[in-house]
Amino acid sequence: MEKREEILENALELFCDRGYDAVGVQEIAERAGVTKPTLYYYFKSKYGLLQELLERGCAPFLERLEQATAYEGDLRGTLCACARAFMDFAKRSPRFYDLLFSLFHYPRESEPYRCARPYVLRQQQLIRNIFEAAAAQLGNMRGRQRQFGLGFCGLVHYFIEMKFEEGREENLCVSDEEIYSLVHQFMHGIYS
Amino acid sequence: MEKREEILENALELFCDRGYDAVGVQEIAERAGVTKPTLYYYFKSKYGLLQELLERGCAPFLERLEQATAYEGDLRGTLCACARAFMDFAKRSPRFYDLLFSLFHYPRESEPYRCARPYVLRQQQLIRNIFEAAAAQLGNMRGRQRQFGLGFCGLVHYFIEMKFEEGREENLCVSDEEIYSLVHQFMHGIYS
DNA sequence: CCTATTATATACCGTTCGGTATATAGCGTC
DNA sequence: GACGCTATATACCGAACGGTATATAATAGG
Repeated sequence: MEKREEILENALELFCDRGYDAVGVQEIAERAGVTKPTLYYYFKSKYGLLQELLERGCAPFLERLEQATAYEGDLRGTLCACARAFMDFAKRSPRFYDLLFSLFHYPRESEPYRCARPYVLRQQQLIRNIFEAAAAQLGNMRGRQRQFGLGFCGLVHYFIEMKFEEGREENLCVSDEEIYSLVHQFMHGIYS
Repeated sequence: MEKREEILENALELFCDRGYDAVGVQEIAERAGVTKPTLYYYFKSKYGLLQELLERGCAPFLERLEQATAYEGDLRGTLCACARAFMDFAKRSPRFYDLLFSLFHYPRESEPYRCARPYVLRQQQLIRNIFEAAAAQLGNMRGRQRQFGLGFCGLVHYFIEMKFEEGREENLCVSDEEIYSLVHQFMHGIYS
């Protein structure tokens, strides 16, 4: 039962470092201290391994993000809560965060993309829902909910990547002021 | 001599559709109507093929971008010219544009990333140079030249991706007004 | 204690991978 | 017309790929 976790951990590391296609199941198994049939016993294929890896890593975050998107009239506050959810996610599992978005940038016809796509799309959908909900009160977005949703996701993702590059781990601590500033910048851009 | 071009074209299509690792040289050669040794005669390895593909696709764009980055006191105009260069690049070679940035999002230790990296970094460097040059006159950027450069590249790239998704080809025509608006939004964000 | 289930390994499958040794066809040039 | 160069194909290499048939330890339940 513990071998299972070890396989997942090593797969994450290797996929993250060198890419899904470039890593063989052999190497994953070896690094986890097991043999190939053990890996195929737990996950029925290489793709199944990737699926479970993503499901495990995304599920808790998506739950939290769903809570954060509850809109009750305070757009700024809602966006701040979501940005915070993203930052915490990236801080807790930086390797996984890297992997997820790396896979999402694979070609559209590739296995890794198809696997990561639903999770990233779900994130985008949740963020978009905020603007859908806010559209009732704010009359000035004229069907641009999708654009705003994608824009916000893009901005947050870009912010996190910048933080990743600057300092490897310590800088991932993002203050409430930074988040507030980021959201403010986004909204200011929208309304101007 | 014409086979050479055909190999490059088919490699672009396949790498773009399914990813560098997932495509074998066999398939590239077949689709180009040649056999493997012919491919290896022109490009000495699969990696060499990728290198030439990127060099061919990037060189003209980088030259044009370098001209566009010439800063002579008009930051807004310079940024507009650069944005225009990016848009034209993406419009002329949408598949190549896709491939280049797909490769750039591969894992840092992977061959495809190492191959695409210098070209994307060169773009970022050129854009950054604008802010370096402008820093002399504009006193308020306090070493944030790099951040601004990356931010501008990210914004333009994001804008292009959005256009790609909306309408596949027709919407790639970007008006001067749209570009001006994009740059204005960027600068406004900076100064506020 | 026997049995069924879970968890693991040995040894192997056919296929495809990137890459090459070698032969040869066309084709100007001396 | 022999020579040398460019461009192509046939046939092959060892290695690694994803995946599996089968045997066996360990363990829990009756």
